[in-house]
Amino acid sequence: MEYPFHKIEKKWQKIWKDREIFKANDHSDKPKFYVLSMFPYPSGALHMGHVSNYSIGDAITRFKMMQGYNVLQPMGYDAFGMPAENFAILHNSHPKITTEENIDIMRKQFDMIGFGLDWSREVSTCRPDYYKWGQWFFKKMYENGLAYKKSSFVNWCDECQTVLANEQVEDGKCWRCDGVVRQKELEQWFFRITNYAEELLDFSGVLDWPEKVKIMQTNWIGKSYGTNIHFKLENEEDIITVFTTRPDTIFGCTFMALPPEHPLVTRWLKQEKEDSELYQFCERILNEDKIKRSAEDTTKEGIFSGRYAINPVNGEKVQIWITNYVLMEYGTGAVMAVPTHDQRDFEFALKYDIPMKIVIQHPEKPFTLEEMKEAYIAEGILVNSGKFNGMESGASQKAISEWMEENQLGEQTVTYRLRDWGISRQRYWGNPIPIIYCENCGEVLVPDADLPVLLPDDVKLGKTTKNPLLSVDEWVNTACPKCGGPGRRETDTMDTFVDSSWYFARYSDAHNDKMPFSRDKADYWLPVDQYIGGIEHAVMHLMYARFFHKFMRDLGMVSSDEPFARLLTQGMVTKDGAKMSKSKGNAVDPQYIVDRYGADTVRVFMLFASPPEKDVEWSDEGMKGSFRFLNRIWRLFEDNIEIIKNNLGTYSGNGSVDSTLKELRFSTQFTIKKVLEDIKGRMQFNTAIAAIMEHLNHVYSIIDLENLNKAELAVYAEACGIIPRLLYPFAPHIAEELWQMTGNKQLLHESGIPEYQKEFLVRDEVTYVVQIMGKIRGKLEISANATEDEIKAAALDLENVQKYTENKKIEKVIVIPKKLVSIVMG
RNA sequence: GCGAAAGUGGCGGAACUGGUAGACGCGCUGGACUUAGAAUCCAGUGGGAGCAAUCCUGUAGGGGUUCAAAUCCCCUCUUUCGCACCA
Repeated sequence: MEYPFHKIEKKWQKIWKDREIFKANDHSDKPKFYVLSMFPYPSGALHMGHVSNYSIGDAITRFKMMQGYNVLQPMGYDAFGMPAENFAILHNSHPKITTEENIDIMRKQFDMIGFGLDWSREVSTCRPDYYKWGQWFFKKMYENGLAYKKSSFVNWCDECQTVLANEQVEDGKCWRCDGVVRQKELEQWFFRITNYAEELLDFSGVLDWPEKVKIMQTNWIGKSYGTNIHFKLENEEDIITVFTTRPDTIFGCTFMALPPEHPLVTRWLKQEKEDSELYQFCERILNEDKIKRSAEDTTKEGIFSGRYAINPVNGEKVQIWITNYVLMEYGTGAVMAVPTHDQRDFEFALKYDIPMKIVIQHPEKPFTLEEMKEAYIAEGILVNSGKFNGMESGASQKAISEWMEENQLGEQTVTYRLRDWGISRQRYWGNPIPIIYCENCGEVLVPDADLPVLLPDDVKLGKTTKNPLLSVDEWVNTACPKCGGPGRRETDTMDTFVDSSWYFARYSDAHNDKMPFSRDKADYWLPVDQYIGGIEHAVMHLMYARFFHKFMRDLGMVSSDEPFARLLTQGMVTKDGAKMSKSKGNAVDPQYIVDRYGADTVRVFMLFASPPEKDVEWSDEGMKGSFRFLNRIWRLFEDNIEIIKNNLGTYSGNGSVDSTLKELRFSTQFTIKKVLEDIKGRMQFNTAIAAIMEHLNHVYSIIDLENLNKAELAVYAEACGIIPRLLYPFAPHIAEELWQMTGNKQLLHESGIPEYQKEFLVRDEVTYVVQIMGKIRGKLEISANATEDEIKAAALDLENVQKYTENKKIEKVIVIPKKLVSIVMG
């Protein structure tokens, strides 16, 4: 017989709902704990990834509630964006309608699994009461000089018909649709995240984040120290500034490399005839897209511009080359090339027969130009470097930079790989940027009183190559808020990552219509104590959210420095080794599993199959194993309910207890300790569940219940009685039911966490493993308070040990308390 | 190429600061119950030798430190993830 999970789950979901136990209070005597799992895109039905993710959050939520915290676990929807727009087109509907429909389905499914969510704080990014504040934040960014518009080459996805940030391009493909990304020149809105680059490198404000995520963000920001050096041009007024991390090689600079986009090159080209070699070369490279240009196998190409620059440290003429391997976006967009000490420059110089000069020598084995097969990039001694000759290259960097600063030839500087965050999207289903263009006044912000700029409902969607908003004349054409003259609305909408950069704060005060949230409530709840989500958001979402949080702090809206104190990056759900997904055809529908085996079964399986940060490999058989486990617990209670009920809490510690029951008592205490430690310390739910299973096996090993005395029955009842409380974070429905069956009136989260009794965690007899020369030769059962000498004697007395030690000299005997005896022989 | 993590039975995974490798679960084998199946229960289950006690071997591969290594150190290989002409 299967246990009546259907009835039980419905029953408790209703009780939890009626009693509003997951509705968090904004003020409480209890300490607060904010558990947040990344909100989902409302795709319509939950998939196993959701179940896995939110089961982790819910286990933490319920455990923290048992611990007596005032816990907030909210839920919402990341509802704007491409997929929602495409979904609506596919269903010949409107995203406003389909999104709300999908949300309704998902909310029901969340409840069906019994997640302890505070629905009173639900947010959806596509609703005006939410996106109004996104627009408000845009204005704040603008007013603080952090939002600006510029024309630039952008990553353009033809499939999505929109712009992508660098972070959103993976392998030259769109992170969302896998379509090819090409370069397109457009006017775009940017957020000046680079202003916060330095602070984003500082992770001292987070309590516990995976090292991996910190490293990824650090690499992404890519800070490097170096020197800007100014080169004068020969016969021209202009100055070219280069950025280098190797100022110690400056005397070896024999050419300069510029990309064809460099403004100076653009100017030179205007003086060229269109059929000139130089012009043709630049045209060709410019038309190649950047992804291709920066691919690893692209060969370095270049052309001599015919112009020269003057090396400021020695006055030498250096050729200026235009090349395809220099990036306009990094550093100053110009490179001083030192072929002898940079591999790329070396290859280039070799190809085009450009002169080279050694300026750093190997301290022991000097080499000549003719011997060089590759650039010498290691440390060494400076040569051919004027007054710096003989200096060690490492030390000379500072000396040379300082000397250049004194002579105004250059200055020390810091460069970041991080670029500003392009937030413009040419799509309909997003948050409108609250800007109006007026012929007289230029860019004008929409006044607060007119927020939100509502998305027009009546638009033509479908396979358009243009932003659908452009075709809504009555929306686009509006009056200038400043002069009242004719104005046009900005038709770009914001990247959806903007919406998800502050939602965690909105949950603290989800219905505020005066502000995004009040400082009072935000300060009570923030930072999020435990954030849970996929590793795929390690750079983008998590960095944008940190940026936004720091910005909100600078606006005086929050007082914390970081949004997420602890971060857990959970693995994905796989089947047959591949990520579970509809498109791969290996998806398992949670609805079916819940209908057939119950929500508790799915949750237990998800948490048991692997530690949370690792992938979970789906297994039908494994899932049935979890079902079996819950059924075994159920039967135990059903069969012995009277014994358990009547003897629970009657154990006084007195009375004779048989050794098997002593073992059971030990198991009870040990399991409590183990489960608490696994949840609190490492969040290893898999081993916590394994410990409960083990304990259950112990309980089942007691069969002759009718022969137990009063004290033993009490031990038995206690061993059973502890199970619901330990199980609650993982399988809350069955746990509540069993808890109630045994006569408890409170709900489990009010029961407090179980405490173990140290005095029963002591064993009378201890097992020692006896090793001789590192090999196990026997085991020893001995009283726990035996002295070291007694243990040694007993170990040496073992028959099998004697066999090995007979007539041999024993050098020493090592005793590790309660573990092993190691005998060392000559 | 650079950076990070990881390699343990047929499978998912345990082993926390070096101290019984393989907990727990799945699968498999044998048995009980049953007309039969499902469910349940009992026993076994890294490999090899042996009736057995017991012994040998074993944590990607090779070396090392140690009384003792899955765990620490060095080298090699493989896999996954991130970055990739960043000057």
